[in-house]
Amino acid sequence: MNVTIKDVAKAAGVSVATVSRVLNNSAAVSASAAENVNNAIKKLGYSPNFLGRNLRKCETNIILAIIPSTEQTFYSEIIRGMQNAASELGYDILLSASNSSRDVEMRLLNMLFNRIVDAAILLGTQLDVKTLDDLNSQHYIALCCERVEGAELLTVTVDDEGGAFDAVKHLIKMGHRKIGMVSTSVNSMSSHDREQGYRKALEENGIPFREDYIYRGTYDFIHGVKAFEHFMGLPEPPSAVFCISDILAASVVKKAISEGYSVGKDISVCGFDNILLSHMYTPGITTVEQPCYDIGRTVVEELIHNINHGERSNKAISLPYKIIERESVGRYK
Amino acid sequence: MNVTIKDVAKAAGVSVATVSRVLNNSAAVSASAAENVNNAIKKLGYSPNFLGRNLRKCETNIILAIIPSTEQTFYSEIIRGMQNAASELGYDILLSASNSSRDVEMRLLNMLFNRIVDAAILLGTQLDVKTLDDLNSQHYIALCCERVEGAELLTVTVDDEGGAFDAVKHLIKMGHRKIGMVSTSVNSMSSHDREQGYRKALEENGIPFREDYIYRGTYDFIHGVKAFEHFMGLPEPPSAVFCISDILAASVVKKAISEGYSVGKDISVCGFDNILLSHMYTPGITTVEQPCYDIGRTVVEELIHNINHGERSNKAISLPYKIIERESVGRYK
DNA sequence: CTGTCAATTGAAATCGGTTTCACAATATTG
DNA sequence: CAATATTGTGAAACCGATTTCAATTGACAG
Repeated sequence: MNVTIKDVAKAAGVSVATVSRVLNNSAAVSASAAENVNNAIKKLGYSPNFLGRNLRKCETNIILAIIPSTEQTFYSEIIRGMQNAASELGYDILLSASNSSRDVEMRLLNMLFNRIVDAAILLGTQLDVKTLDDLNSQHYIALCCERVEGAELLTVTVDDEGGAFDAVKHLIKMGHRKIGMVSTSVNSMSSHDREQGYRKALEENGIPFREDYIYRGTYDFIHGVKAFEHFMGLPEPPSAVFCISDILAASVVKKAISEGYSVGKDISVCGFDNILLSHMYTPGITTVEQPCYDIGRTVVEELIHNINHGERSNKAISLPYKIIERESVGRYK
Repeated sequence: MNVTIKDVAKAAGVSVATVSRVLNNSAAVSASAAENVNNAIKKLGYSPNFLGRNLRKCETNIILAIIPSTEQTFYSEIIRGMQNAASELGYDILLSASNSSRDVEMRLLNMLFNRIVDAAILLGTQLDVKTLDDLNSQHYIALCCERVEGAELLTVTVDDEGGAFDAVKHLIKMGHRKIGMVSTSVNSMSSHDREQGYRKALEENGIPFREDYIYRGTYDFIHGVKAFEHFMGLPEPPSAVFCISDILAASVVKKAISEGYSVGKDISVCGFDNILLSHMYTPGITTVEQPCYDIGRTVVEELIHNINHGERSNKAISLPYKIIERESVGRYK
């Protein structure tokens, strides 16, 4: 039913080996033979079956990117970066969502074992250090956006600590000294690193750290609301809030407005990520921009470099951020 | 280097055929042989190479979903629906972004020809009717969210016309009679159908259609701003605006606020989709909810049904919507 | 004790490609 | 002109699984 390389060979009057050589430019073929083959291919509408090819070559030129959720627009630019880098290097990127489930993640990683894909990139993972290290010793994998403490594998992130440090320094420069932070209690190194940056900025400016100025929830929208309620319930509420993500920042802003505050005047709010939302929001949300496109490009380039050189590098690359000033942060009065 | 079925067979003291039978439960195997095989599999850490299996079976149990852009959170729930339905039926969903490029789309669809995937779902496409029909006659494909006029293939969408009709009827019920619409000039049947709904609702209520009350741009955020400027420049500006998407609605709202309008009082704005943003925005945006999860489930279930029955149905399924009332729409005064 | 049948089993074919290897034909060199 | 190198080619092995087919075994009926 389906036209195979054999049919092409027969139609062109050559052997399958010659057809394969034409297909892959892998060896010299006489001009006349090549022409016959190309004509036959065109006439029969042949396209090679990748399963056969890949089975023999033991490679698929596909990289699987596993994202925790497709709900986050944040991943969008990263994926675009990945796709562009991959396509330049002859690879395709396929995506799948783990919904932050360890089981789904493992099922997807099975595609590595099954040789359906050549490598995998995890944008956030539920797996532990040991599992990751084992995986990394057998396959090509990389982490992107979220590092895992102690795991020795290729990891590309933004400079989380630096970004938070500069964001909080910016708030301080704007005159704020009572600065709250909305973080998470989930097991996430980016949260942890951003908290570190927050603390360092306070410390460097002689502002004592206060445990009640830090609210820990999840990444869910609702936790911005809760954080705001928590802060405003304090005897001495903060005048500025640094949030671990733009979603949480937007949530804090929304709650503040609905409580009658003027955001950027009565209270300042700073986010992290610079997703589309923070630009679209009213007021625009001051935030720390991640170099998403570059993060995506970098992780794919490094990974393919590893594949091509049979290396298993454990580089940890952190890329530079940029503070984006909008209306949600104002001078302290 | 890699452990294959042969290694397992040798270790278990049986033939590869028997190992295969154990692996697939495809035929009776004696209890002792099965045990030997299972022990060998465990001991060697064997997992079958899908390329070999799939080559022989001519199937991969993978469905490719091609989305125009990963930027739209809108697709998120649809994809979750797809994944759940697929996993229940023994399939996996892989995603890829076409970035609305015809060429990328075709390159991805090559995975169908190459037998890397069993079927493809297009969430919006740049392909024309003929290409789609040709494709559909050779492979299992489906459209999701965006129908293509004249193309005869499995298509699952929300009831676009009905949703728009009811949304505009809602605005009319709130007392509005000067109702603008933000649509697109791009080749999109969902835009077209929603425009039809808008016109029908006007007609049914004896409100004459005015060409200057319809603004056509793209899906880009910026076009909400431009639409608002256009409407407010009219001698008789609308008191309510129905937008083809929540992104555009948010953009109109943002611009209106920055111009000093009170949204929900001075002007009402209604969106379409019910993405997370419309809930997070201040004010919350009234919108038409799409049954995203069900759309995803349905298209996958129908597609797999087709695969299993060797059918090539050309059903066009449109699922029910729901009006979500929030603060961005108020009574006309 | 022989014949029949069902349950197990392995050898070999198969899926659709790529690659090795041997060989013939031609080109180059001293 | 002989010796050697280069080019072009097809037969066959191979990748790792599934599946067909025929053979072996043991149980059971007559």
